[in-house]
Amino acid sequence: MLKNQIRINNERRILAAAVKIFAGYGYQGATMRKIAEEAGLPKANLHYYFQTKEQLYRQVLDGIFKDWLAAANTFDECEEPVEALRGYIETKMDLSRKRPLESRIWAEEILRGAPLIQDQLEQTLAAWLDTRVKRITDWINKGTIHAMNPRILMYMIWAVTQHFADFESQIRALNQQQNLSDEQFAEAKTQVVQTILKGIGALD
Amino acid sequence: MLKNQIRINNERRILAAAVKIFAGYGYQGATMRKIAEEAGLPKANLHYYFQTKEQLYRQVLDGIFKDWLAAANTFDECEEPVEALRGYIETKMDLSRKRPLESRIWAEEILRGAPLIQDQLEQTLAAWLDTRVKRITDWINKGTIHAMNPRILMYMIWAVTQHFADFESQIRALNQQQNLSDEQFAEAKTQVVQTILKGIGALD
DNA sequence: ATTAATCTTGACCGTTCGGTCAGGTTTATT
DNA sequence: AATAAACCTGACCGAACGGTCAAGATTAAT
Repeated sequence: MLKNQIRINNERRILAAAVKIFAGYGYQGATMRKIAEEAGLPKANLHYYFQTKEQLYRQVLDGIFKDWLAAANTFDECEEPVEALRGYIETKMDLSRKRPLESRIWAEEILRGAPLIQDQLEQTLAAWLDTRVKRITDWINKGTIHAMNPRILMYMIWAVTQHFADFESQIRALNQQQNLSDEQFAEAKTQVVQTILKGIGALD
Repeated sequence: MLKNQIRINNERRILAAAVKIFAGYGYQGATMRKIAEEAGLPKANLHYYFQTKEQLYRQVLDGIFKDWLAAANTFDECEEPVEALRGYIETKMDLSRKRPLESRIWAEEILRGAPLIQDQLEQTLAAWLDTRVKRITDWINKGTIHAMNPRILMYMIWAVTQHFADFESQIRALNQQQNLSDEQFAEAKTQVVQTILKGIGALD
């Protein structure tokens, strides 16, 4: 058995349970008892690995933030707006589809005024956004896409892609109480890409 | 003094306080004590007008839902897609700007799986959406806008317009810790309208 | 002026919350 | 085999929660 294997296993179990419970009940609604039950461990054991509920929540948020930023790879790797934006939008849509719980935890944190991640937003995310704004500005200057405010374009992309995770229950209620099928989701992905790319003048 | 004036006044005060506290802390994070303090009334008095926290919350949600649906007037009054959609998007954007608290309460309720408003979503909102889908379908059949799934178009509009209320704290962190100014918000409104209308082929 | 209805509120209740801790068990090191 | 380090957990704690209630104050109806 590897050194620290017990710790690594248990922290992973607890974090996975925490994601489920925080996503389902919100920070205040989630309780250490529910997380412990979900993880199949006594409550006191959670406090052995994570001193407080807030520390556990912070680690969950950190994990989400990293995935979030990593989704930008295709954006950076492609030269032209059509490929770069299509890749980025599709990646964000796929993330919404595959990991909606994380998206909802993020959304709730922002909704509450981002009390715990303001620093990361103001520093890491602001810097991340600045470099992408520059790339979009280059495209505008080259005339590849219409003149516009690049920040607002990014807000629109975030809003639409995350909506399919965050408002899943509303969409389900409007879809005969059924979650979007894979086909429906693929259709949504295509339409979102087409509408935005056409909307900014990147496509005819 | 009019009959019932005391009741009317106090219920209004309590509901206004409840909106602030529910928006700021979420359903679970909001406490009757905080709402009472915000309203400037003893906690026991709240329970005289609203038996339980859940009943108070339900009334808050009902008020939001009504405003929400009323925003569709311009959509219904205009014949052509450009006017109808521009009017609807602008109205929803204005609602986000003027009443962000209500938008956030709605968002949190959906985020948690809409436990209290599922019926309204499945019935009232679903019916509301159906009639608008028919109108959009007519436009598509006439060739006024491109072929597409009208529901996904509506989801995109909801996502983008509400994002400016729900993710206000994130946008502020990315805008030098300042909320969007009136000018910046007006720019956002214009760009959202242009991008979507162009994206669906309603504008050249 | 009297009665009835409505409104107000401090004190209190059972429950659940996040968190602690002592003492036992298991695992790693020598 | 012995010691140390890491891990485990039932029982417990003070604080805060939503909600109740009896008794008094105010307002409306007669």
